[in-house]
Amino acid sequence: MSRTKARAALLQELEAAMRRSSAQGVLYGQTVANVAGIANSDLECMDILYLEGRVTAGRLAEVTGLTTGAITGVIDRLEKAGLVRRERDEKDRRKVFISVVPETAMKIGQLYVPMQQAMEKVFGAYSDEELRLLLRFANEGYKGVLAATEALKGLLDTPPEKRPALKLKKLRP
Amino acid sequence: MSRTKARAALLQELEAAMRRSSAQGVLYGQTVANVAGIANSDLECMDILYLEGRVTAGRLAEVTGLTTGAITGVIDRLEKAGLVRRERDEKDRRKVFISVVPETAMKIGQLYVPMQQAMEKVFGAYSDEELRLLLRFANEGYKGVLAATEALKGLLDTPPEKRPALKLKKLRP
DNA sequence: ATATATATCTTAGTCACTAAGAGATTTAGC
DNA sequence: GCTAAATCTCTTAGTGACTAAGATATATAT
Repeated sequence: MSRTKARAALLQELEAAMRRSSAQGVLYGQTVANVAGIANSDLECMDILYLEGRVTAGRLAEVTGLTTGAITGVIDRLEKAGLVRRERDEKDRRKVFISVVPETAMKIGQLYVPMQQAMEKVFGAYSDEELRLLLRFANEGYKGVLAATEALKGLLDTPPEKRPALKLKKLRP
Repeated sequence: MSRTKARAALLQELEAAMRRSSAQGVLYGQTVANVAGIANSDLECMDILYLEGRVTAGRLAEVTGLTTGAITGVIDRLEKAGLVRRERDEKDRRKVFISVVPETAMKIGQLYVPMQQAMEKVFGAYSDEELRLLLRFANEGYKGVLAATEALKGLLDTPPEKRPALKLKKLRP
């Protein structure tokens, strides 16, 4: 087998493996939501809140791609579950800040423990240098996928004759 | 900074980077579904059909975790869009095989081109040996996440006093 | 002071989903 | 063979999260 052919096979295998593991990652998240008894988007918002801290309802809509109406529903449910609190901004009383209730949200966090342990075990088998390679790849991969997403959205704005004949749907602006 | 502390920081950064790129991957998929004008689960089923070839409706339910009733809806929509065909098994007339219509499904495939190009570009910067490391990691990561998912589901079956106090919901059996 | 902009919420309607069970066919037990 | 149980898909009724559009409240600009 030629050198380049070996590489092509490697690339293909790599793509399949990444796809598989990525799909399983999504499934883990769905299982967390299921076990916690909350909707998928609700969990996504908890995630954002965890990463960004205190954010406004509008920001959640922006990041998740949901409408503000949908976000109202998300927050209602999370608030009822005691996972977050609404806090009106005293400076600008139109705004509503959402913040997690740490004591309750912690319980959700615990559902990620199996995942963290699994990852610790996997990472444990790699040297620092190897981990740096993985980190570089993860960062570059992120940028690549981000660019690809933009490119794909861009298809919608290209003249219709120039794109694959498909029933195309407008994305939310 | 101590050696182990450097590693801990590296691990944390790595986790964040993987999470970010994984999330963006999910977003790419959603965008594909959006642009194609089909539901997310519909696209997931197209994916499975692409990977496994001709499969039964029941198999789709199994793999996606949806009920058979939901799968009936998925197939109805995909069939109406001309993306798949229903074919009754002549050996066992209860079964319905679903197969993609290549000419139409190709158009969906094209929506993955931006992603493939982006990945080619990223992978291009790595040697064969580095790619093999990435492959090893992807495979081990998959196994790890799979195990974590099972462990998490397992929490549901452990005696209630022994698990985090959470409103737990039964998963579909 | 009035108009315009911004941030969240409300309402009505839609769509994919589940649970339960019906219909059609196959397999097993006698 | 014949009946009973099992298997596979589909149907039905009801639920819940979503969007679109506009209402409400507050802030900013002219």
